[in-house]
Amino acid sequence: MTSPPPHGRTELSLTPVEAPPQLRADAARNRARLLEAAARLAAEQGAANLTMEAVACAAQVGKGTVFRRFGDRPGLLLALLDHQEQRFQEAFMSGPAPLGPGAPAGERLHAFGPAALRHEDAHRDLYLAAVQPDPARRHTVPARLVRHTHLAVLLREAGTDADVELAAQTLLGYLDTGLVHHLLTVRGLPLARVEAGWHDLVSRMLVRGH
Amino acid sequence: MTSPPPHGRTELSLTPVEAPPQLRADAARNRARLLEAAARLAAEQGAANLTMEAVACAAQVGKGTVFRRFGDRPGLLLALLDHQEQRFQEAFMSGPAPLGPGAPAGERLHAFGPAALRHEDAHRDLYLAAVQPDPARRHTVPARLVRHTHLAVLLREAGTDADVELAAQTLLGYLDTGLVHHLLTVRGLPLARVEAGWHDLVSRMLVRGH
DNA sequence: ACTATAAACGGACTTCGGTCCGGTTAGTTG
DNA sequence: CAACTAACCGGACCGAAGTCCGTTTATAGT
Repeated sequence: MTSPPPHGRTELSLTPVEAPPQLRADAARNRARLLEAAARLAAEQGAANLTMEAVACAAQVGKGTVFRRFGDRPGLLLALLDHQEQRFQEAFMSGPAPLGPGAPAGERLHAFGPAALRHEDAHRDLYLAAVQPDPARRHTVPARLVRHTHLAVLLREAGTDADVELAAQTLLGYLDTGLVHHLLTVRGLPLARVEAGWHDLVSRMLVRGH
Repeated sequence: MTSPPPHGRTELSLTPVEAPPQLRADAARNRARLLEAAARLAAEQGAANLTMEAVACAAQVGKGTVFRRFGDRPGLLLALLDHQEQRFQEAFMSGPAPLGPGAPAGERLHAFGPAALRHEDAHRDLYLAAVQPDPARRHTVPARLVRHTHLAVLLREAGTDADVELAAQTLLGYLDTGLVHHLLTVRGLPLARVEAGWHDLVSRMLVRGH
């Protein structure tokens, strides 16, 4: 059994309401060094080949420190993605329409897919490397919850008569990083087709009284 | 780079057309012993806690033998599931209607969800433990391909005007073991609601000219 | 400043998945 | 039946994730 660290709580960031953990000065410095080292190594040799020990070593820090700060490997990768993820979240939560507020919910839903697709495409290897191996935890990642809530709100707002909870999961599943990667790379589908599939799926979710 | 073993090819079973690898006598004996030991250990202490070494040891066999035969841990777990999986495949490919042939494609699609849900529910821990950690390989598991093809055929037969390839992936995603487990266990949704969600989703996939 | 203490540190250690390779054996061929 | 070989076997070995615990240090309170 793993008990949570005494106070440092290993980065649950990215949930909307976030109390800054207020790290000790040295801890904050090491955290920054670790992220920088991780980013550099990931860029050099690919995120998939990143080892925790290499990061610790490159940051001139003990291995235990990495784990105390980030919990585990996915935790570190997620922290690396955090910045990008925040930019994407801002885009659909407070950015310009039709992705952001201002457009009708239906249009925002349609805009969400291509935006997410392109966003993840730009950081593919990092997103793929950050996937939780444990199927249970994959669905409790903060970033996923945010997207789920967003989609659920839009669906309700658009007046769907589907079960919003489940419909949002369906939409989220369609955008799953691993699935998209498989469709694009392994199966070789053009991006346009996957986007078209999204639009069709959204439309179907909004059809009423079938 | 991992090159495939000389002849024994580590179990790609469960693809419809299957050439029996024709193992040597001792190899076949050890394979059986390993599966039996694995099944016993999985039942005793949970599939999630199964270690390859423990299986090897319990089967009175070297560790290398386990890996040569099954490739890796997911491979072993998949082999353990193979029998159950085959029974399920028979049920929807040649069993009684409405799941099997005989009923109209639409009805068969509706029947598929609850059947899959209940089937995986009965072997939950094994299915969860057998999930490939690597997101790329998760989509190339033979059992998944079979289901995908089946759903695609039914969708086309039912005359959907959606992109069958993508629609089948969407349906498959809705039934994802990890997702369903999360919805049922973590979120606490009743099974009936998830089943209702399936029926709604299938209906939407079959709506025409929206 | 001084002290107390919660937090952080590092790196040895454990565990487990997966690989390697020298030795063994089933099955085939003459 | 002998010899040959392809497949098989075992277990030492390796790399990486994650844990543990004795030591150090930042900071708050006096």
